[in-house]
Amino acid sequence: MPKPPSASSLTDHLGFWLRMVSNQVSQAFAAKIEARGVTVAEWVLLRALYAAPPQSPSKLAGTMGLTKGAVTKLADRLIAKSLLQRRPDPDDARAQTLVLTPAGERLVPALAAIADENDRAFFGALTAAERKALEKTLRRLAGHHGKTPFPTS
Amino acid sequence: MPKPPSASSLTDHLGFWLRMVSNQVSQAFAAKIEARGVTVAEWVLLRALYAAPPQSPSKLAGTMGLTKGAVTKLADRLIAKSLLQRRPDPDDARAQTLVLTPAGERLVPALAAIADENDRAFFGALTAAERKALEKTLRRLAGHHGKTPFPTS
DNA sequence: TGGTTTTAGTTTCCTTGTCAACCAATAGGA
DNA sequence: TCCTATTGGTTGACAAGGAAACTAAAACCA
Repeated sequence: MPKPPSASSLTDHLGFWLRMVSNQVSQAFAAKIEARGVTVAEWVLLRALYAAPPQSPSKLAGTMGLTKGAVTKLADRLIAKSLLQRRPDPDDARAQTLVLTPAGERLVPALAAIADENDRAFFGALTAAERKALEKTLRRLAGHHGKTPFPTS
Repeated sequence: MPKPPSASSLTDHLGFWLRMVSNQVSQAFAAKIEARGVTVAEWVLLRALYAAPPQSPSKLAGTMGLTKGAVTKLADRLIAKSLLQRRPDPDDARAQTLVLTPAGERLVPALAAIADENDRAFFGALTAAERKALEKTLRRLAGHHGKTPFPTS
């Protein structure tokens, strides 16, 4: 007597493959930037602050999809690495503003190059048309659900 | 004088969108199965063991893309929930084998239904053709890089 | 103006994973 | 047959986030 077959397979779910590929990409990227002494989350924060006006932790939490607590800790780490600086807000004693240090500013382009490289290495296997289609689909999905702070189209 | 523009934007990277959408899907799924008392990782392990021969932790670590240590802890949790059982290997005193308990077996189909539902809710916005294309692309990427133990085509 | 409510950030605790050190037991080789 | 190397699994330290409690400073308001 066969087992009840009523369970769809893991690999039937798009979500499963999405998670798998996403993990692969992130892990590969993490490995590559590790030499520069930063993690993926740190890169995202640095990038968000690069060439942008100094921002408050809570604003960054919003755009990065993290909680305030997470940003506090992330900022602590980046400050410890001298890539970031906390600056008091003259108008509001509660508030503060995060700014890259010169070292931070200098680091971003290098990391961006690595990110480009990683993306190429990973998605290079696809044709240009496939890449375009994938991007379009992902942006659509991202926009549809979660409230992304990034332009999805 | 404008800032050096030499850094590509975060949203230029497919990897970025992949991570974003993947997180959305996983979080939504996690929320839905929370009521059943399991996490996403636990679901993956349960599913991997369902209707399959009992397997060793290291083998599962391989197929799930986790370390042995992670599987040990995951198994501990599932055992605490009476969904899983550790069984000594008669031929090798070091080895063991993991098997679902009856409760575990019973739970999987319910979770699978939720997973189906979640996938539909998420990817329902796409046309059938888009879904097919996405799946094909993801499987290709997964197969290309990481040594996936799952059939990628 | 004095009291209450919001808001900005931090801290604490919990979960989950990695990595590396470790313990046993088995396999292999002189 | 020992002695060494490998393998299976566990453990402990640490990293990274989320949730909720907490602190201090504004803002609102009667």
